[in-house]
Amino acid sequence: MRPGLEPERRDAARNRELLLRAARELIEECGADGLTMGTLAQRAGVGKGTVFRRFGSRAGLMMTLLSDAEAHFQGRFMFGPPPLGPGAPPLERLIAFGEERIAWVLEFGELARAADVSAYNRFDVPAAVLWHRHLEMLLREAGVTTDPWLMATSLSAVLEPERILHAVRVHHIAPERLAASWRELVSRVVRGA
Amino acid sequence: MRPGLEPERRDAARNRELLLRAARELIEECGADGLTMGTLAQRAGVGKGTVFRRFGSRAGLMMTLLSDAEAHFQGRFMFGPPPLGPGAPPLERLIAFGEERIAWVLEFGELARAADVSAYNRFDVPAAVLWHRHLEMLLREAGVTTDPWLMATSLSAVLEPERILHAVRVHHIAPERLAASWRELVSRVVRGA
DNA sequence: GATCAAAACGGACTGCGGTCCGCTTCTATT
DNA sequence: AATAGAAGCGGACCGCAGTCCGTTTTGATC
Repeated sequence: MRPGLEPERRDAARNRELLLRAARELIEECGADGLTMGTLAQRAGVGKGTVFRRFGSRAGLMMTLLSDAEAHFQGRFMFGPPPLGPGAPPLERLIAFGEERIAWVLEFGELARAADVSAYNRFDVPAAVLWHRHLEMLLREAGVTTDPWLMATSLSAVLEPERILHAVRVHHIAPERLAASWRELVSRVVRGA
Repeated sequence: MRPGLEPERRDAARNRELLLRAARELIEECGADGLTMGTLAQRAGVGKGTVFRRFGSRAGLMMTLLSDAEAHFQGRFMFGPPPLGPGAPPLERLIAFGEERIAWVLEFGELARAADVSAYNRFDVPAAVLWHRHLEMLLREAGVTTDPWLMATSLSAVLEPERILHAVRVHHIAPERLAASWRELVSRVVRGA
């Protein structure tokens, strides 16, 4: 989490733990949208400035809270067992990627939404870039030769947390139906190649 | 714009014109993101409460500013000449819809982003619902029988202003390349039917 | 023209994310 | 143990969207 060689000062480390613990508690109680930076500071017993020094912004805090789940997911599709991980045919990996991503969004989506940096560069956070590259690679392997980069962009758009949560929570679409639609979409994209 | 039968009071009408004029000026000068409700009130010479009474929220104001362009676009794909309007084969209409929508986003996208109600129901504003229904209808006509509703959702996701603007402004993707990718995507989706 | 209720007005106020800067606490060095 | 300066701290402060409510304007009725 902190890649730097120089160690963290003891008070800083203690405050970070305090803040993360308090943040998880607050999210448990009020949901991610109900967490405010002021309340968090108060609950953790530190000043508001400390919260922002640690995490930069509200979105940064949410990204930190997500990073475990994110790293786990990344590990699975990059190094884990097929069909999500390497070893399966690309179309099957694409299908598995979407299915797993939908499940992931249903579990962590609220946090993921809160972690979206408002502004343009929400698509340039490392995790999003990695997902995009992964999709692009699978498309290439599956024989999609016409602009796989943009095609990966389109597929990423389909899997956005905001849309998925909206479909499930507002329109009561069953997750399995989302997965089926994803299978259909990605099959047609690849088969047309 | 105001569908009610009961007419608007004179002062209210005058202030609305004042506000719309001032808003357009400010957006000209500072961009949509640079417009603040306080500045707008000041520029128009009214109180801040009046601004919110008129438009409900910042997003509501932006939607009002967009409504002309939106109505024009809607008229074109519903009643205008083919291939965008009725008369052409569905695949051609789908292709034309995406192409025109990309062009529309490049012209009005900043406003459209500012008009997005933060929260879940951004997809349930009338214009978004109409676009979605239109896509779904074209998909059905083109022979897509497996869950056209969700397929239309996916295609809508691909055309979101935020992504398109990001691709063009940050990654310097040429609009024509976006259009080509859309053609490819939608052709494959339909041909797989 | 006087009257009056409803509609609209305006600006002080709240709560939020985020910044700033003088003060405190740590740790490396001697 | 003394010291120095870097790292961290805290909370007053800012600008913003949005709310509230006492005051003013409007236009239908008489």
